[in-house]
Amino acid sequence: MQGISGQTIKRLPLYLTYLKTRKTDETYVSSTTISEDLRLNPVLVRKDLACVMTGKPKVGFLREDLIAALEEYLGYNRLDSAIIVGAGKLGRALLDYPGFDAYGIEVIAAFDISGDDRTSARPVLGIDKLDDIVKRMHIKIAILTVPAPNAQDVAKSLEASGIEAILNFAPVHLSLGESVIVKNVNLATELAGLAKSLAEAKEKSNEPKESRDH
Amino acid sequence: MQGISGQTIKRLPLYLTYLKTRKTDETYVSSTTISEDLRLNPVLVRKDLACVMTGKPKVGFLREDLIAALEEYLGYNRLDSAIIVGAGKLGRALLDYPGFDAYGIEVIAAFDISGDDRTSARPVLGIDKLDDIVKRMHIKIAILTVPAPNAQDVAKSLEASGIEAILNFAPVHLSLGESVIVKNVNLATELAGLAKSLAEAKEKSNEPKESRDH
DNA sequence: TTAATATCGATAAAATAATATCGATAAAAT
DNA sequence: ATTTTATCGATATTATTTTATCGATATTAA
Repeated sequence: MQGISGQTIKRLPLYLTYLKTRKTDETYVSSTTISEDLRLNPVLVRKDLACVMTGKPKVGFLREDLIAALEEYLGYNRLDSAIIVGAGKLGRALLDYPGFDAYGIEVIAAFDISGDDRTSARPVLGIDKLDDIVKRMHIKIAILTVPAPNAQDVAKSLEASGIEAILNFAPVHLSLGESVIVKNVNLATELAGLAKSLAEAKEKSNEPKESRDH
Repeated sequence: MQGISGQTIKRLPLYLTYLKTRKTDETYVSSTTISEDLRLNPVLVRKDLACVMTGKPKVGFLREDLIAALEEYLGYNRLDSAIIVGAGKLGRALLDYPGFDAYGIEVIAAFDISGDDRTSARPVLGIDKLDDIVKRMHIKIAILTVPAPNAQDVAKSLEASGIEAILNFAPVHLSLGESVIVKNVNLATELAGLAKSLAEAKEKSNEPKESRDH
């Protein structure tokens, strides 16, 4: 009903990081500027931003307001708690990853079969404490960084404990109930996809006879 | 010209991991089975798979061949070398990440201003050695895990050294030449997006009066 | 050998997303 | 004050993606 396309939602964080990292004193940004820097269609940018706030003709969008509106819309102001399950190298890296805080996600702790370890800023706890903590603190979001062979079983137990959304780093397909939202992040395929794009780009430049790109 | 949609390409790794992790002795898989397990439209699955190989009516797709074809298509058999730039927690985690090997990406080494460190299986080298190694080994792919404030400058120097594709973990927009392929991975926004999806799903279930979903 | 069934593949239709165009508005310049 | 210019917003067009439908094919069983 609110009719915001998934594609648009995917681009909104892009605008946000762009606006945030762009060091400038200008109070206004125009959609055309953004589109040029991000190499997107200007109308597309305008249409996306129109979902979030309205700009002023001739001047553009008030930069600070736009950032605030994007953060508001994306729900970054809401403070969510999350846990990490699996304290291997990746899990521990994410446990100390500073970026989550900035987007309003508070990572409480990591859990691992190896048991307690409080040498880091945030604790690593034994997996046996997970169920209790998740229920007591009403945590709904989990980051899953266990080895692939264990992922399905662990995910099932997370579901049983009341977790409703899982960011899954294990390269397996999780079979869970319909109500659980699963978002897969496969670092290997991201990289492999990049390698493929590169290979394709090279092919194209090597065989320009085939290209009739008009 | 080869007209494979971007959406399809995004789904192919999904099929691959599904086929790989699905423990079964069956030699054949049907597109309908896949679509049910992955909760996709069966025709969509069939159409996607048709880009890669052809199945047999009545029996389905030969499982091993399908895996091989997907890997072949996605270029996982080609062995690419990559480097990691920025050996913080995330960079080191990725350096030892076992998943890349499986997809035909060989991570040679990580580079960091902190200098050499060979305590891990793969070396962390001083950033001063980067240019030489990239040029000597003709490395084209870099994984960028430096802090956000340094990302743009480092990326520029990578471009100068001959890197042609960057998997960027820094939450900033990189401004580089057109020929450099940049793929952004923002772990924080992935998680934030998940949190938002969860919030939306709850809203929907709380206010069913608004829903006229048919 | 023939009929029934499950599955593929191709074509068509519907839904969704991206782009182009045009008029309106407000700031700046003459 | 009027013209010019840059930008937004809305509508319309085009392209892409997803879904539905139909016929063909091979396997199984009678």
